[in-house]
Amino acid sequence: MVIDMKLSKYFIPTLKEVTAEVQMPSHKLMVRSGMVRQLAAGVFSWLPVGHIVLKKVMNILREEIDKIGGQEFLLPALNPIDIWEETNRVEAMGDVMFHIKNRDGLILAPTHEEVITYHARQHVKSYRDMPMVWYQIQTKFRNEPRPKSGVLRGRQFIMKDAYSLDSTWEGLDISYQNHYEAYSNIFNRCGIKFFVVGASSGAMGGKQSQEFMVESEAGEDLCVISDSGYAANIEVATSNIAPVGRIDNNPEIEIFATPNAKSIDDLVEQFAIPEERCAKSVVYMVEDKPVIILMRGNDELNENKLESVLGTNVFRAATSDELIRFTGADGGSIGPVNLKTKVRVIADNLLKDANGMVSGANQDGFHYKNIDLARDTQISEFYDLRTVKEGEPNPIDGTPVRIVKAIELGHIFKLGTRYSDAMGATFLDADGKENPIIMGSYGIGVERVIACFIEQNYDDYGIKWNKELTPFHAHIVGLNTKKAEDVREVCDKFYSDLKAAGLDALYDDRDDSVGVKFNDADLLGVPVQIVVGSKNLANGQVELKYRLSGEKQLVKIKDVITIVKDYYTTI
RNA sequence: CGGGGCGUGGCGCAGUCCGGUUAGCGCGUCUGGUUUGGGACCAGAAGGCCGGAGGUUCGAAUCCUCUCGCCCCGACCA
Repeated sequence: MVIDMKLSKYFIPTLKEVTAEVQMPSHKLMVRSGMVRQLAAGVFSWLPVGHIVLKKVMNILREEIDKIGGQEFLLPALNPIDIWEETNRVEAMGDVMFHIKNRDGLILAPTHEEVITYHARQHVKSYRDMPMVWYQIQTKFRNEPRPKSGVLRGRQFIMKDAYSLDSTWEGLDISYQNHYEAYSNIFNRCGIKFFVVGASSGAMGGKQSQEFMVESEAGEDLCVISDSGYAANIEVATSNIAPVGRIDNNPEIEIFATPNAKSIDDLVEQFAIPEERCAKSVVYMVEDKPVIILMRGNDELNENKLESVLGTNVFRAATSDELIRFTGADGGSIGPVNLKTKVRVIADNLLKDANGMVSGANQDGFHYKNIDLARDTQISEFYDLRTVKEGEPNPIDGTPVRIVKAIELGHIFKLGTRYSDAMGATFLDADGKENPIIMGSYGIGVERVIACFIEQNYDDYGIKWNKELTPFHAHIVGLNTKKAEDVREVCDKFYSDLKAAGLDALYDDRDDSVGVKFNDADLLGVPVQIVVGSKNLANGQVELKYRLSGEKQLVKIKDVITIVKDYYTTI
């Protein structure tokens, strides 16, 4: 049965107002236009119009991933926990993973590397079987501590997740590059303004990763970007700010009393020490062992960078007790010289070879000055550990960086052999040698695509769909359909002619006042509205209203279908 | 998990501080009529264990305790 897209019957529950709790414009519009309804925190139902848009996005995803050789799967959300134990990710995922209570050994999958690797291990046994791109569009479950911003962060969401299997690292580079291009095509087709940043691989593991981002105040990531094209997630971003360096005639190290100086700002203020000549000590407990991290002045330690330096995410800031026990002083007076116990000290790159530094003396209320890190300490580990700040010179050409909030739409990873090693997914190469499969993983949040599009395409009246995502090509607005038989006749004709022309039409045949109909049409945001009223009909005309430009145009009845059809070839 | 806020007909809200007729208002819904180029109008009607449990009281939407749910900020985030 063909569904009748007549508003008198079709379920599009539009709303004039939504609860004040809904804050993001896209969220508000998705609810008002009858696309979605919330069922629980972070759980949404997709209503018919929303579902149409969802399917449009999924079709674009399919087309573009198919183009790079993707083969579509449908993997189960219910997973045996065993395969997750194999990769150690039950622990890594922690609370984020949903566990089934009344059936031991089952979990709800938050992603599908394990299942893919499981099947690859079963059947991909020869270098001849690769490369391979396996993907699916499927529901993920993640027990987010705090769902927010409508469909942007849910506990259940749809993801297009793809996985590449390669026999060589060069092959992985190609698979990765293919996905990079496919992703760019996808977001361009969707009409979303995005940018790509270098990103941290986090608990996914792997060599390289990039994120496809949309700039937005609602974003949860910070990105460092410059006009010259530098773009990185702040988790991994660097700048080419000059190192502290050395001063001439640096005298001997000397202790001095700083009874009221607890912070770098205090030192700067009370003793007129330049901020960059201060070395701040941050103490972390890393798997129960203390590590002192020396940072320049007020530079902020970047925990993502720290994680990759340490090779573990099991660390936390030390408590006051621990500080005193290991260093001899409480916070505010800790430094690399004269430590009470032997503690591993690592330092930010900016401090390499620096002298003339001021730092805590590991004695409450005292600091050292004239510290020469090379002369007075044994620090041998220097890493990039700092968080980039707004305005610092970018690494490409030194122009200042901006820091923007962004929503992560997609993420591409070179996984390498993290999963194939853990799960024993191996193949025989041309020499008959056994090797782990080289993998990549690539994800797009489907709901986020829609929310981000709306976030970039709306006005005071509603959504402004584009050609690719619009749920309908034409919205027929029949005025006074109850009484005006001529209007009804013309609308019916348009409705069937549009269908015959391969265009999807929505027909507002409700017995409502014109204001209601116009407002709903603008809210729904179909690019072309065909307004049919007795007045214009008397001259053999109807009005076309273009939602994107706001233009209105009187046209002859017989030209309507052609004009609408042509319109979609021009936008 | 820490901080803040909210929960009252289908939807959006008031009432809660300071307990006291029959719990209001707007929208929507139903019936009848008028109206039809920008959220119409008239008349009538239906629809509420005031999130839940316990307590205080002669009496609780209102006060107390517990609990569940939802939103926001923070923490976290593959």
